[in-house]
Amino acid sequence: MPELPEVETTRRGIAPHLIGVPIREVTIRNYKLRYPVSKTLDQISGDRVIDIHRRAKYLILHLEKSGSLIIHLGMSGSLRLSDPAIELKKHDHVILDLTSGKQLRFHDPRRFGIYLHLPKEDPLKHSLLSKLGPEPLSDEFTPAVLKHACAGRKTPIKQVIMDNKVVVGVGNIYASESLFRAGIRPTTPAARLSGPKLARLVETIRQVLSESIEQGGTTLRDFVNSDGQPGYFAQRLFVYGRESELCRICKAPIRQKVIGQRSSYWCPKCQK
DNA sequence: CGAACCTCCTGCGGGC
DNA sequence: TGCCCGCAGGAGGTTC
Repeated sequence: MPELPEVETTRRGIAPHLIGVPIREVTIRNYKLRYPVSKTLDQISGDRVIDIHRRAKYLILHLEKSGSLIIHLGMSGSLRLSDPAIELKKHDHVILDLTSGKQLRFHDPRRFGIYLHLPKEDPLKHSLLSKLGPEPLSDEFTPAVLKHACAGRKTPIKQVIMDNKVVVGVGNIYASESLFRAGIRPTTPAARLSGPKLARLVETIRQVLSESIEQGGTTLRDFVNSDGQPGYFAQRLFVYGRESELCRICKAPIRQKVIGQRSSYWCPKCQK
């Protein structure tokens, strides 16, 4: 679930319930995530979150007195507000009890997620965050930046836009979708693309991600009560997960191939 | 340095 | 119904 728009939706969904509300208690039910959950996490009891930022697909929760939290949802993670009376589920690994009477539950079946406490260090200087490329929706992600990243590289363009050093937050779904909208085959060697094509790609990446965030906004309202499976993506997808189905534009059958270990989809007619 | 491949883990759907 | 296999929205790490 968590592509960038989902993470942004999570941020917006939890912020109003979390910011300024003292944390009463921290419960860690399973330390074994991608990295062990920080041993110092219980130090945040009594403190409160003053701000929540997103960088790439990382959420950064700034605490008033005890530093910050870095949370990543991995492939299968979610952060949900819950009524404590509702029974904990399998894979609810970290629980924050808030003085509001709600809980923030980190749920992650595959445990590729991250839940770190940085008591002092500037989270942006943490090694996970310090080497990231530009945000796709910021002014820093320009055609020139993408052009530079593509120069001299035979790597398929899809892998380039999924490279976090080039631009962050473009996940597997949106890589395929952006390339479709730009009319570029995912297999195209990066260096072979013209300036205008790459400029178009920058545009479609922005477009696809912003649109999805807007869609995330639709689930925002019921986010708290949501059982977590937003179905709103599917209707907007042109190619992802649609192998052999007909292109919504030209009716050609959508093709699928693994590129860089990830399933990739394209329309053989619309994308050259 | 880039590129290819591996890894962590659980759940689900398809085939038999 | 059950078992086995392949695959899944991420991304850091290793090796050459």
